[in-house]
Amino acid sequence: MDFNALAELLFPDTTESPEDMEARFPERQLPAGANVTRIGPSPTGFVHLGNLYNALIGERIAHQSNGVFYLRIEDTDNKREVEGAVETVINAMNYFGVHFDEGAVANGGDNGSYGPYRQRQRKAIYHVFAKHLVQRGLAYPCFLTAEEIDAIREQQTANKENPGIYGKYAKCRDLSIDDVKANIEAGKEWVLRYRGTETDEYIAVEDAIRGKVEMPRNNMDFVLLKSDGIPTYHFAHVVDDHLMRSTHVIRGEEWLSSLPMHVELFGALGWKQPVYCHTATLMKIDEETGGKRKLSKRKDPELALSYYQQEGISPDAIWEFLLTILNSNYEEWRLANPSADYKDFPYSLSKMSISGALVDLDKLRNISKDVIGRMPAEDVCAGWLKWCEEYCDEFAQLIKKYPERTVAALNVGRQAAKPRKDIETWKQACDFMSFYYDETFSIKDQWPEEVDEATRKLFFSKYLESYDHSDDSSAWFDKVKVITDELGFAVKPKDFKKNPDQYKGSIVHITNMLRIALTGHANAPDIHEVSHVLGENIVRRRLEKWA
RNA sequence: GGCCCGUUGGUCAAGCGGUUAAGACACCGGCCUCUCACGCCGGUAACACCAGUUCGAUUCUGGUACGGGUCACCA
Repeated sequence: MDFNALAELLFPDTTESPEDMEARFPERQLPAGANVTRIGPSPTGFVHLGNLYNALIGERIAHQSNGVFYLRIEDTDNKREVEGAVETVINAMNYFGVHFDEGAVANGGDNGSYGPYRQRQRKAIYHVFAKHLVQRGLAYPCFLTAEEIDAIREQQTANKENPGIYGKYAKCRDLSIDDVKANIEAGKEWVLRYRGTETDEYIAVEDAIRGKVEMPRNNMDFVLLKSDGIPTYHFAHVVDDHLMRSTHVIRGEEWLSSLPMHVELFGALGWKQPVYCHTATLMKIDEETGGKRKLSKRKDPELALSYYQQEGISPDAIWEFLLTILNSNYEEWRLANPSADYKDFPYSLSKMSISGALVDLDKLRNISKDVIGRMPAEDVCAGWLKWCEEYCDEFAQLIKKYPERTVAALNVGRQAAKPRKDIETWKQACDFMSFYYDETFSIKDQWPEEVDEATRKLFFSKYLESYDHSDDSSAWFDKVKVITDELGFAVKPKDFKKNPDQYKGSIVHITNMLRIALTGHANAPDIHEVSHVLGENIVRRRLEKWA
C-alpha cells in the first residue's frame, strides 16, 4: 500500500508539514513553573455552573503561576451552535470575574498568537496532521454508512462483543488505493479513522487530581475527521492543546473514558502529554428518585449561570462557594484571613475532591450572606444597584434617587464588630430594604394582640409628644420605657414572663408595634438607628396616622 | 452488559495503621437582648458490607452492594 499516494489523494491541498506547524506555534517563553490552561466551551448558548467550576480551576492554576489562561471555542459540531453563544460565554465569564489572557473575543476576533481560537477556523491545521498520519499508515478513510455501522453494532450486541469499529469490523482498513479512488469518484462520503491496534496492554496516566489511573489501551478505529473534514473532539483536543502549548488539561470526569484515545494520539504524534486534571461532576438530589445525579441542564435551573445572576447572588459569593467545594481548606483559610482577597488563597489541585459534590444552595446562601456582610456599605450599594439596573428597575430608580439614605440604611449595624448579615442576595435585598423608601413601604405584619386599639392610639400620641429626633439611643429608649410603664406594660420582659397577670404585656409588644409602624415588620434592625436613616419627617408621618 | 471512577453524619468534608473520628452548612436547645439578624455556648448525627493482612484497621488488599460516568461522523 502506497500511503503517500493515499495521503495525496485524500488531502491534495494540504502542503504544509508538521514541522511548519511547530515553527508557526513555537513553545511559549514563560518563567519556570508557569502553567498554561484553557477552557474549551462549545457554543451552545448555555453556560452552566460546571463550566465555571472548571474555568475557576484553570484560571487559578494559570494565574497563580504567572502563566496563561485562554479561551478556545470548540465549535466542531455545527449542529449545536447557537448564534451569539461565544458572546454569552465571554459575558458570563466576565460577570463572574474570570478573565482571559488570550483567545476568542466577541464579534469573531482573536487575541493572541496561537490562534485561530475557534476550531472550525483551524481546519487546515488539523489536516496537516491528518495527512501526516495517513502517510505513516496510522489513519485511513472509512466509507461505512450510518446504516452499516448500526448493523455492525447489532451484530456485536448479539454476540456480546464490545461495540465499535475495530479489528475485523474495521471493514475499510485495507481498501486498495483504487477502491478508495473509485469510492470518492462515486461521491461516497468518508471519515478519517485512526488505525487502532489489537492489544491487551494497559496504560497508566498520572492524573493531577486522581493520582494514577489505569485503563486498557485504545484498540478502536475512532474517527479523527468527520465527513465534512472537521475533526472530532479527540483529534482537535490533541492537536490544539499541543500547538497552543497547554500544560494542564482541566475537564470533567466524563472525559476519563476517552483518555485512551488521547493518549494514543499523543503517542502516535510523538508529543508530550499535558497534565490531565479530571474534575468530579457536580451533582444534585433528584426529587423524583431521591438519588444523587449529575446536574442536568434541562431539569435544573440552578445549573445555568443565568440563574445565579437572576437571583442576584454576587460573583464573589459564587467564587467563594466554588472555592469551598474545590479546596476543603478554603473555609479554614477564610476564617484566618477574613479580609483577604480570595485570589490570595493558595489553590492546590491535589486537595481537590474526587467524588461528585452536591450543590448545596443553603451553603451558597450562607456564604453569600457573609460575603455581603464583609463589604463596606458603598460596595454593597454599588453591587445592588448594578443588579437592579438589569433585573429590578424600580429599586434602581430608588437607589439613584436616595443615594445617601440608601448607603446610610446599608450601614445600619454594619460598622459594628459583629456586623449584621441581613442580605443574602440582591433580589432579597429589594425586599429587605423596601421600608426605607415611602414608594415601597407598606405594613406587612399584624399588630401585636396584647395591645388594643385604644392603647395603640394612646401610645403613638404619647410617643410623638415626647419624641425628640436629636435624642441619643439611651435617652430615646428611656422615654420608651416611661411610656411603657404608664400604659401598664412591663418594662422588663422578664417581669412580664414571671407575672403575666400583673401587666397587659411587655415592652416587647410596645416596641414591636413601633417597629411595625416604622418598618412594616415585627422584625427589623434597631429602631433608633432606622429612625435616623429615615429622618424626622418620615418618622413622624408614619406614626401620626396611628395616633 | 464491557470499561472506568467513586462510597466518612442530612450536605460539603478533615483524616493518610493506634484519634474522645476535626471543622463548616442545615437542624435543635441555651445565652445575649426592645424584635430579628449577628455573636457566643452546647446538642443530635458518620467511617456501605464481608473477608484477609496486622498486636491493632476509617486508613492497606480482595470481593460484594450501592452510586456515578462512558461506550457517536456530540462535546
